[in-house]
Amino acid sequence: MCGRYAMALRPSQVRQMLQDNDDMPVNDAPADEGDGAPRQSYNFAPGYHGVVYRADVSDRGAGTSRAAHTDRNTDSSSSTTTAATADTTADTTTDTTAADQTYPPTDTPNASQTRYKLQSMKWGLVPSWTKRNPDYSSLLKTINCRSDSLATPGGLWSGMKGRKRCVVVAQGFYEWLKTGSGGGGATKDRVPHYVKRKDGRLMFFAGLWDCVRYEGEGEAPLYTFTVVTTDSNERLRFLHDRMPVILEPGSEALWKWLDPGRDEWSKELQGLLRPFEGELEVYPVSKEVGKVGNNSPSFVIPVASRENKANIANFFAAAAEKKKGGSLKAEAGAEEGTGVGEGGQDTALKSAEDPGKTTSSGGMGTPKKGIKREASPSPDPGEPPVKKGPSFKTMSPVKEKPQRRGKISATSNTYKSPTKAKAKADGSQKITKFFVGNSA
DNA sequence: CCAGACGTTGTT
DNA sequence: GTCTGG
DNA sequence: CCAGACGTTGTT
DNA sequence: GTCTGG
Repeated sequence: MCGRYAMALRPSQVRQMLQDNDDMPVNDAPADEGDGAPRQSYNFAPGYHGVVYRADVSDRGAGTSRAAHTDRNTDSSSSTTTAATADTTADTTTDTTAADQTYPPTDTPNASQTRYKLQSMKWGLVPSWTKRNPDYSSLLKTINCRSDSLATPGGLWSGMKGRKRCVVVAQGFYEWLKTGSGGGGATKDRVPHYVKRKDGRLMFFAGLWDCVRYEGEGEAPLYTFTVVTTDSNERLRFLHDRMPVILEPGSEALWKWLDPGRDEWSKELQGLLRPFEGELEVYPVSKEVGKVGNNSPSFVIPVASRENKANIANFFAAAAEKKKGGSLKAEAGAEEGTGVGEGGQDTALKSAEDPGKTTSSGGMGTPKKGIKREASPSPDPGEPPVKKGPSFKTMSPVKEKPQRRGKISATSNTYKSPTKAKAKADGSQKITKFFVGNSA
Protein backbone atom coordinates (compact mmCIF):
# COMPACT_ATOMS: atom_id res chain seq x y z
CA MET A 1 0.00 0.00 0.00
CA CYS A 2 1.15 3.25 -0.79
CA GLY A 3 3.94 2.20 -3.00
CA ARG A 4 3.20 4.94 -5.46
CA TYR A 5 1.68 8.36 -5.17
CA ALA A 6 1.17 11.67 -6.93
CA MET A 7 3.08 14.80 -6.08
CA ALA A 8 3.57 17.05 -9.04
CA LEU A 9 3.79 20.37 -7.27
CA ARG A 10 6.92 22.37 -6.85
CA PRO A 11 8.11 23.09 -3.34
CA SER A 12 7.33 26.75 -3.78
CA GLN A 13 3.75 25.89 -4.64
CA VAL A 14 3.49 23.59 -1.67
CA ARG A 15 4.85 26.28 0.58
CA GLN A 16 2.28 28.69 -0.65
CA MET A 17 -0.53 26.23 -0.15
CA LEU A 18 0.54 25.32 3.35
CA GLN A 19 0.78 28.90 4.42
CA ASP A 20 -2.30 30.19 2.66
CA ASN A 21 -4.70 27.32 3.06
CA ASP A 22 -3.60 25.36 6.03
CA ASP A 23 -1.97 27.73 8.47
CA MET A 24 1.11 25.64 8.47
CA PRO A 25 4.23 27.77 8.80
CA VAL A 26 7.11 27.10 6.47
CA ASN A 27 10.35 28.61 7.55
CA ASP A 28 12.44 26.88 5.02
CA ALA A 29 11.91 24.95 1.83
CA PRO A 30 14.01 23.23 -0.79
CA ALA A 31 14.68 24.82 -4.13
CA ASP A 32 12.27 23.93 -6.88
CA GLU A 33 14.98 22.54 -9.03
CA GLY A 34 18.57 21.61 -8.84
CA ASP A 35 20.57 19.05 -7.06
CA GLY A 36 18.57 17.00 -4.65
CA ALA A 37 15.38 18.86 -5.43
CA PRO A 38 12.21 16.86 -4.99
CA ARG A 39 10.81 15.23 -8.07
CA GLN A 40 7.47 16.38 -9.37
CA SER A 41 5.57 13.43 -10.67
CA TYR A 42 2.13 11.99 -11.05
CA ASN A 43 3.87 8.67 -10.72
CA PHE A 44 6.07 9.10 -7.71
CA ALA A 45 7.94 5.90 -6.92
CA PRO A 46 10.20 4.55 -4.19
CA GLY A 47 13.69 5.91 -4.45
CA TYR A 48 12.61 9.31 -5.65
CA HIS A 49 13.17 12.46 -3.68
CA GLY A 50 9.92 13.87 -2.38
CA VAL A 51 8.69 16.66 -0.14
CA VAL A 52 8.28 16.20 3.57
CA TYR A 53 7.27 18.68 6.27
CA ARG A 54 8.75 18.51 9.74
CA ALA A 55 9.94 20.43 12.74
CA ASP A 56 13.33 21.93 12.12
CA VAL A 57 15.38 19.99 14.60
CA SER A 58 18.91 18.71 14.33
CA ASP A 59 19.87 15.75 12.21
CA ARG A 60 19.81 13.68 15.33
CA GLY A 61 16.21 14.45 15.90
CA ALA A 62 14.05 16.17 18.46
CA GLY A 63 15.24 16.27 21.99
CA THR A 64 18.88 16.11 21.07
CA SER A 65 19.19 19.77 21.58
CA ARG A 66 22.29 20.13 19.65
CA ALA A 67 19.80 22.34 18.01
CA ALA A 68 20.33 23.90 14.76
CA HIS A 69 19.62 27.59 14.71
CA THR A 70 17.12 29.17 16.98
CA ASP A 71 19.63 30.98 18.98
CA ARG A 72 18.12 31.34 22.36
CA ASN A 73 16.81 28.66 24.49
CA THR A 74 18.48 25.67 23.09
CA ASP A 75 16.69 23.49 25.47
CA SER A 76 13.37 23.31 23.72
CA SER A 77 12.32 19.75 24.13
CA SER A 78 11.84 19.06 27.76
CA SER A 79 9.16 21.61 28.30
CA THR A 80 6.36 20.30 26.25
CA THR A 81 7.43 16.80 26.65
CA THR A 82 6.69 15.20 29.96
CA ALA A 83 3.10 14.64 29.15
CA ALA A 84 4.14 12.33 26.46
CA THR A 85 4.97 9.59 28.79
CA ALA A 86 2.58 6.78 28.84
CA ASP A 87 -0.72 8.13 29.63
CA THR A 88 -3.27 8.55 26.99
CA THR A 89 -6.37 8.30 28.97
CA ALA A 90 -7.64 11.76 29.15
CA ASP A 91 -6.68 13.14 25.90
CA THR A 92 -8.04 16.46 26.65
CA THR A 93 -7.92 18.09 29.99
CA THR A 94 -4.95 18.62 32.10
CA ASP A 95 -2.41 17.82 29.56
CA THR A 96 0.22 20.32 30.36
CA THR A 97 1.21 20.35 26.80
CA ALA A 98 -0.90 22.70 24.92
CA ALA A 99 -3.11 19.80 24.32
CA ASP A 100 -6.01 21.22 22.55
CA GLN A 101 -5.55 24.72 21.93
CA THR A 102 -4.93 26.48 18.79
CA TYR A 103 -2.62 24.08 17.40
CA PRO A 104 -0.35 25.67 15.09
CA PRO A 105 1.80 25.35 18.12
CA THR A 106 2.42 28.96 18.59
CA ASP A 107 1.65 28.94 22.23
CA THR A 108 3.16 25.85 23.63
CA PRO A 109 6.00 26.80 25.90
CA ASN A 110 8.80 26.73 23.44
CA ALA A 111 6.71 26.45 20.44
CA SER A 112 7.36 29.92 19.31
CA GLN A 113 10.85 28.77 18.78
CA THR A 114 9.91 25.74 16.87
CA ARG A 115 10.34 26.21 13.21
CA TYR A 116 8.89 23.99 10.57
CA LYS A 117 10.19 23.31 7.16
CA LEU A 118 9.73 21.53 3.91
CA GLN A 119 12.59 19.32 2.93
CA SER A 120 13.55 17.06 0.08
CA MET A 121 14.06 13.47 1.16
CA LYS A 122 14.39 10.16 -0.55
CA TRP A 123 11.62 7.60 -0.23
CA GLY A 124 12.88 4.45 1.44
CA LEU A 125 14.23 4.92 4.91
CA VAL A 126 17.88 4.28 5.54
CA PRO A 127 18.73 4.12 9.24
CA SER A 128 21.40 6.47 10.46
CA TRP A 129 23.69 3.63 11.42
CA THR A 130 23.87 2.19 7.93
CA LYS A 131 27.35 2.03 6.52
CA ARG A 132 26.82 1.52 2.88
CA ASN A 133 24.49 2.70 0.22
CA PRO A 134 21.69 0.15 0.12
CA ASP A 135 20.19 -1.00 -3.13
CA TYR A 136 16.63 -0.71 -4.23
CA SER A 137 15.52 -4.02 -2.93
CA SER A 138 16.62 -2.98 0.49
CA LEU A 139 14.99 0.38 0.15
CA LEU A 140 11.76 -1.19 -0.88
CA LYS A 141 11.43 -2.81 2.43
CA THR A 142 11.46 0.46 4.24
CA ILE A 143 9.16 2.56 2.10
CA ASN A 144 6.41 1.75 4.56
CA CYS A 145 6.26 1.29 8.29
CA ARG A 146 3.35 -0.52 9.85
CA SER A 147 1.68 1.38 12.62
CA ASP A 148 1.62 -1.73 14.73
CA SER A 149 5.34 -2.15 14.37
CA LEU A 150 5.67 1.13 16.16
CA ALA A 151 3.70 -0.17 19.08
CA THR A 152 6.38 -2.67 19.97
CA PRO A 153 9.65 -1.54 21.42
CA GLY A 154 12.95 -2.04 19.71
CA GLY A 155 13.36 -2.86 16.09
CA LEU A 156 14.25 -0.84 13.11
CA TRP A 157 12.02 2.08 13.90
CA SER A 158 13.04 2.58 17.49
CA GLY A 159 15.64 5.09 16.58
CA MET A 160 13.30 7.50 14.91
CA LYS A 161 9.78 7.13 16.09
CA GLY A 162 10.45 9.28 19.08
CA ARG A 163 12.44 12.01 17.51
CA LYS A 164 12.16 11.98 13.77
CA ARG A 165 8.58 12.23 12.71
CA CYS A 166 7.39 14.06 9.64
CA VAL A 167 4.51 14.21 7.23
CA VAL A 168 4.89 13.39 3.59
CA VAL A 169 3.21 15.79 1.23
CA ALA A 170 1.16 14.27 -1.59
CA GLN A 171 -1.78 15.03 -3.82
CA GLY A 172 -3.09 11.49 -3.66
CA PHE A 173 -1.92 7.92 -3.95
CA TYR A 174 -2.42 4.82 -6.04
CA GLU A 175 -3.70 1.42 -5.17
CA TRP A 176 -3.99 -1.53 -7.52
CA LEU A 177 -7.19 -3.51 -7.45
CA LYS A 178 -6.69 -7.15 -8.23
CA THR A 179 -9.46 -8.68 -10.18
CA GLY A 180 -10.11 -12.07 -11.63
CA SER A 181 -8.71 -13.89 -8.68
CA GLY A 182 -12.16 -15.15 -7.86
CA GLY A 183 -10.78 -18.06 -5.98
CA GLY A 184 -9.86 -20.23 -8.86
CA GLY A 185 -6.49 -18.68 -8.69
CA ALA A 186 -6.96 -17.21 -12.07
CA THR A 187 -4.84 -14.66 -13.72
CA LYS A 188 -5.04 -11.46 -11.85
CA ASP A 189 -5.56 -8.22 -13.53
CA ARG A 190 -4.44 -5.21 -11.73
CA VAL A 191 -6.35 -2.02 -12.18
CA PRO A 192 -4.76 1.09 -10.76
CA HIS A 193 -6.97 3.40 -8.73
CA TYR A 194 -6.22 6.90 -7.63
CA VAL A 195 -7.21 8.04 -4.16
CA LYS A 196 -7.46 11.66 -3.16
CA ARG A 197 -9.20 13.86 -0.65
CA LYS A 198 -12.67 14.79 -1.64
CA ASP A 199 -12.03 18.37 -0.70
CA GLY A 200 -9.05 18.50 -2.97
CA ARG A 201 -6.57 19.58 -0.34
CA LEU A 202 -3.11 18.22 0.03
CA MET A 203 -2.67 14.88 1.67
CA PHE A 204 -0.28 14.46 4.58
CA PHE A 205 0.97 10.97 5.27
CA ALA A 206 2.36 10.28 8.69
CA GLY A 207 6.02 9.52 8.15
CA LEU A 208 9.36 8.98 9.81
CA TRP A 209 12.65 10.32 8.56
CA ASP A 210 16.30 9.73 9.23
CA CYS A 211 19.64 11.09 8.21
CA VAL A 212 22.66 9.03 7.32
CA ARG A 213 26.22 9.66 6.27
CA TYR A 214 27.83 6.72 4.61
CA GLU A 215 31.37 5.98 5.40
CA GLY A 216 33.57 8.24 3.47
CA GLU A 217 33.84 11.33 5.51
CA GLY A 218 33.11 14.14 3.15
CA GLU A 219 29.88 12.65 2.05
CA ALA A 220 26.83 14.78 2.20
CA PRO A 221 24.14 13.56 4.56
CA LEU A 222 21.28 11.68 2.96
CA TYR A 223 17.78 12.23 4.26
CA THR A 224 15.22 9.50 3.75
CA PHE A 225 11.66 8.82 4.80
CA THR A 226 9.05 6.12 5.20
CA VAL A 227 5.26 6.27 5.10
CA VAL A 228 3.34 4.86 8.05
CA THR A 229 0.53 2.49 7.09
CA THR A 230 -2.51 1.23 8.92
CA ASP A 231 -5.69 -0.66 8.21
CA SER A 232 -7.87 0.55 5.40
CA ASN A 233 -10.98 2.51 6.17
CA GLU A 234 -14.38 1.47 4.90
CA ARG A 235 -14.07 3.41 1.75
CA LEU A 236 -10.93 1.67 0.58
CA ARG A 237 -11.56 -1.78 1.84
CA PHE A 238 -12.62 -3.04 -1.56
CA LEU A 239 -9.27 -2.04 -2.89
CA HIS A 240 -6.93 -3.09 -0.19
CA ASP A 241 -6.59 -3.84 3.42
CA ARG A 242 -3.91 -1.26 4.12
CA MET A 243 -3.62 2.46 3.60
CA PRO A 244 -1.28 5.23 4.60
CA VAL A 245 -2.03 7.14 7.76
CA ILE A 246 -3.45 10.46 6.62
CA LEU A 247 -3.39 13.47 8.90
CA GLU A 248 -5.67 16.43 8.48
CA PRO A 249 -4.01 19.65 7.42
CA GLY A 250 -3.37 21.88 10.39
CA SER A 251 -5.12 19.52 12.76
CA GLU A 252 -4.27 18.86 16.34
CA ALA A 253 -3.31 15.36 15.38
CA LEU A 254 -0.90 16.63 12.81
CA TRP A 255 0.75 19.03 15.22
CA LYS A 256 1.07 16.39 17.83
CA TRP A 257 2.70 14.10 15.34
CA LEU A 258 5.19 16.78 14.44
CA ASP A 259 5.76 18.15 17.94
CA PRO A 260 9.46 17.96 18.77
CA GLY A 261 8.51 18.22 22.40
CA ARG A 262 7.06 14.78 22.23
CA ASP A 263 10.38 13.10 21.89
CA GLU A 264 9.48 9.73 23.27
CA TRP A 265 7.05 7.25 21.86
CA SER A 266 3.72 7.27 23.64
CA LYS A 267 0.23 5.96 23.47
CA GLU A 268 -0.85 9.37 22.50
CA LEU A 269 1.30 9.24 19.40
CA GLN A 270 0.37 5.68 18.69
CA GLY A 271 -3.23 6.70 18.91
CA LEU A 272 -2.88 9.07 15.99
CA LEU A 273 -2.18 6.26 13.58
CA ARG A 274 -5.69 5.34 12.63
CA PRO A 275 -7.53 4.81 9.37
CA PHE A 276 -8.57 8.05 7.76
CA GLU A 277 -11.96 9.31 8.79
CA GLY A 278 -12.43 12.02 6.23
CA GLU A 279 -13.87 11.68 2.79
CA LEU A 280 -11.96 10.26 -0.08
CA GLU A 281 -12.51 9.98 -3.75
CA VAL A 282 -11.47 6.78 -5.47
CA TYR A 283 -11.55 5.87 -9.12
CA PRO A 284 -9.75 3.78 -11.70
CA VAL A 285 -7.08 5.41 -13.79
CA SER A 286 -4.91 4.59 -16.75
CA LYS A 287 -2.86 1.47 -16.57
CA GLU A 288 0.01 3.49 -17.88
CA VAL A 289 0.70 4.55 -14.35
CA GLY A 290 1.92 1.06 -13.64
CA LYS A 291 5.06 1.58 -15.54
CA VAL A 292 7.60 3.40 -13.52
CA GLY A 293 9.00 6.29 -15.40
CA ASN A 294 5.77 7.15 -17.11
CA ASN A 295 4.37 10.44 -15.97
CA SER A 296 1.29 12.30 -17.01
CA PRO A 297 -1.38 14.42 -15.39
CA SER A 298 -3.85 12.06 -16.99
CA PHE A 299 -2.92 9.53 -14.34
CA VAL A 300 -5.05 11.35 -11.82
CA ILE A 301 -8.05 11.65 -14.10
CA PRO A 302 -10.78 9.02 -14.00
CA VAL A 303 -10.23 6.69 -16.85
CA ALA A 304 -13.86 6.95 -17.85
CA SER A 305 -14.19 10.67 -17.54
CA ARG A 306 -15.12 13.14 -20.18
CA GLU A 307 -11.56 14.31 -20.23
CA ASN A 308 -10.58 10.87 -21.21
CA LYS A 309 -13.24 10.28 -23.78
CA ALA A 310 -11.01 11.84 -26.30
CA ASN A 311 -8.35 9.38 -25.40
CA ILE A 312 -10.58 6.46 -25.81
CA ALA A 313 -11.66 7.70 -29.16
CA ASN A 314 -8.09 8.17 -30.07
CA PHE A 315 -7.30 4.77 -28.86
CA PHE A 316 -9.72 3.09 -31.19
CA ALA A 317 -8.75 5.36 -33.96
CA ALA A 318 -5.18 4.45 -33.40
CA ALA A 319 -6.01 0.79 -33.24
CA ALA A 320 -7.88 0.99 -36.49
CA GLU A 321 -5.04 2.81 -37.98
CA LYS A 322 -2.68 0.19 -36.84
CA LYS A 323 -4.76 -2.59 -38.21
CA LYS A 324 -4.98 -0.86 -41.48
CA GLY A 325 -1.28 -0.57 -41.51
CA GLY A 326 -1.72 -4.22 -41.93
CA SER A 327 0.46 -7.17 -41.68
CA LEU A 328 3.64 -5.69 -40.56
CA LYS A 329 3.58 -8.26 -37.94
CA ALA A 330 7.11 -8.87 -37.05
CA GLU A 331 8.44 -5.41 -36.98
CA ALA A 332 7.17 -2.17 -35.72
CA GLY A 333 3.66 -3.29 -35.18
CA ALA A 334 4.43 -5.71 -32.47
CA GLU A 335 6.86 -3.37 -30.94
CA GLU A 336 4.48 -0.71 -29.99
CA GLY A 337 1.53 -2.71 -29.02
CA THR A 338 1.88 -1.83 -25.41
CA GLY A 339 -1.56 -3.06 -25.00
CA VAL A 340 -3.69 -0.41 -23.52
CA GLY A 341 -5.09 2.93 -24.25
CA GLU A 342 -2.31 5.15 -25.01
CA GLY A 343 -3.65 6.75 -28.07
CA GLY A 344 -3.30 10.44 -27.96
CA GLN A 345 -2.72 10.89 -24.34
CA ASP A 346 -1.54 14.34 -24.92
CA THR A 347 -5.03 15.52 -25.44
CA ALA A 348 -5.88 14.52 -21.96
CA LEU A 349 -2.93 16.26 -20.58
CA LYS A 350 -4.31 19.49 -21.73
CA SER A 351 -7.36 19.32 -19.62
CA ALA A 352 -5.63 18.35 -16.47
CA GLU A 353 -4.47 20.74 -13.89
CA ASP A 354 -1.43 22.65 -14.74
CA PRO A 355 0.16 20.60 -17.37
CA GLY A 356 2.54 23.42 -17.64
CA LYS A 357 5.16 21.86 -15.55
CA THR A 358 4.32 18.29 -15.85
CA THR A 359 7.78 17.14 -15.40
CA SER A 360 11.23 17.91 -14.65
CA SER A 361 13.42 19.42 -17.19
CA GLY A 362 12.28 17.07 -19.80
CA GLY A 363 10.52 19.71 -21.75
CA MET A 364 7.19 19.17 -23.29
CA GLY A 365 8.44 17.57 -26.39
CA THR A 366 6.87 14.23 -26.19
CA PRO A 367 9.30 11.73 -27.47
CA LYS A 368 6.92 9.19 -28.74
CA LYS A 369 3.52 8.31 -27.70
CA GLY A 370 1.42 10.38 -25.49
CA ILE A 371 2.95 9.44 -22.27
CA LYS A 372 6.28 10.79 -21.61
CA ARG A 373 8.98 9.12 -19.83
CA GLU A 374 9.89 11.40 -17.14
CA ALA A 375 13.50 10.82 -16.65
CA SER A 376 15.65 13.23 -18.42
CA PRO A 377 18.14 11.57 -20.70
CA SER A 378 20.47 10.59 -18.02
CA PRO A 379 19.27 8.85 -14.94
CA ASP A 380 18.26 12.09 -13.44
CA PRO A 381 20.06 14.34 -11.11
CA GLY A 382 20.95 12.44 -8.12
CA GLU A 383 18.08 10.12 -7.91
CA PRO A 384 18.57 6.49 -8.69
CA PRO A 385 21.79 5.79 -7.00
CA VAL A 386 24.90 5.27 -8.90
CA LYS A 387 24.03 1.71 -9.49
CA LYS A 388 23.79 2.11 -13.16
CA GLY A 389 27.37 1.42 -13.90
CA PRO A 390 28.94 -1.92 -14.38
CA SER A 391 26.76 -4.87 -14.85
CA PHE A 392 27.04 -7.80 -12.61
CA LYS A 393 29.29 -9.48 -15.07
CA THR A 394 31.99 -6.99 -14.77
CA MET A 395 32.22 -6.83 -11.09
CA SER A 396 33.59 -9.51 -8.97
CA PRO A 397 31.31 -10.99 -6.41
CA VAL A 398 32.86 -8.85 -3.82
CA LYS A 399 32.44 -10.20 -0.46
CA GLU A 400 34.17 -7.43 1.28
CA LYS A 401 36.29 -9.64 3.32
CA PRO A 402 38.01 -8.43 6.36
CA GLN A 403 41.08 -6.60 5.35
CA ARG A 404 43.71 -8.19 7.39
CA ARG A 405 44.18 -6.97 10.87
CA GLY A 406 43.16 -3.59 11.98
CA LYS A 407 39.58 -2.85 12.55
CA ILE A 408 38.06 -5.40 10.40
CA SER A 409 34.89 -6.25 12.07
CA ALA A 410 32.42 -4.37 10.04
CA THR A 411 30.71 -4.70 6.81
CA SER A 412 30.14 -8.19 5.91
CA ASN A 413 28.11 -6.99 3.07
CA THR A 414 27.24 -9.70 0.78
CA TYR A 415 27.23 -8.94 -2.80
CA LYS A 416 24.75 -10.86 -4.72
CA SER A 417 26.58 -13.46 -6.59
CA PRO A 418 26.32 -13.25 -10.33
CA THR A 419 25.52 -16.84 -10.37
CA LYS A 420 22.44 -16.27 -8.34
CA ALA A 421 19.75 -18.62 -9.40
CA LYS A 422 22.26 -21.06 -10.64
CA ALA A 423 24.05 -21.16 -7.40
CA LYS A 424 20.87 -22.03 -5.74
CA ALA A 425 22.07 -25.49 -5.44
CA ASP A 426 23.95 -24.74 -2.32
CA GLY A 427 21.05 -22.99 -0.80
CA SER A 428 23.17 -20.59 1.09
CA GLN A 429 22.22 -17.67 -0.99
CA LYS A 430 21.72 -15.04 1.59
CA ILE A 431 21.38 -11.93 -0.52
CA THR A 432 22.39 -8.47 0.25
CA LYS A 433 22.33 -6.97 3.60
CA PHE A 434 23.25 -3.43 3.72
CA PHE A 435 22.22 -2.28 7.07
CA VAL A 436 25.35 -3.58 8.48
CA GLY A 437 27.99 -1.71 10.13
CA ASN A 438 30.22 -1.27 12.98
CA SER A 439 31.22 2.16 13.81
CA ALA A 440 30.14 3.99 16.78
C1' DC B 1 31.52 -11.46 24.78
C1' DC B 2 30.37 -11.19 19.40
C1' DA B 3 27.18 -11.87 15.45
C1' DG B 4 23.20 -10.88 13.32
C1' DA B 5 18.79 -8.98 12.83
C1' DC B 6 16.36 -4.89 12.46
C1' DG B 7 11.11 -4.49 7.10
C1' DT B 8 6.82 -4.46 4.00
C1' DT B 9 3.64 -6.36 0.73
C1' DG B 10 1.44 -10.04 -1.30
C1' DT B 11 0.65 -14.78 -2.18
C1' DT B 12 0.18 -19.43 -0.88
C1' DG C 1 21.90 2.63 16.64
C1' DT C 2 19.50 -1.28 19.85
C1' DC C 3 18.16 -5.77 20.92
C1' DT C 4 18.29 -10.86 20.85
C1' DG C 5 20.52 -15.33 20.53
C1' DG C 6 24.20 -18.26 21.33
C1' DC D 1 4.13 -0.38 -5.56
C1' DC D 2 4.59 -2.56 -10.76
C1' DA D 3 7.41 -3.92 -14.95
C1' DG D 4 10.71 -6.34 -16.84
C1' DA D 5 14.57 -9.32 -16.95
C1' DC D 6 15.97 -13.81 -16.27
C1' DG D 7 22.25 -15.72 -20.97
C1' DT D 8 26.93 -17.19 -22.92
C1' DT D 9 31.18 -16.87 -25.48
C1' DG D 10 34.89 -14.36 -27.02
C1' DT D 11 37.14 -10.16 -27.86
C1' DT D 12 38.67 -5.58 -26.57
C1' DG E 1 9.24 -18.38 -9.76
C1' DT E 2 12.94 -14.52 -8.08
C1' DC E 3 15.33 -10.44 -8.38
C1' DT E 4 16.35 -5.70 -9.96
C1' DG E 5 15.19 -1.06 -11.40
C1' DG E 6 12.57 3.01 -11.08
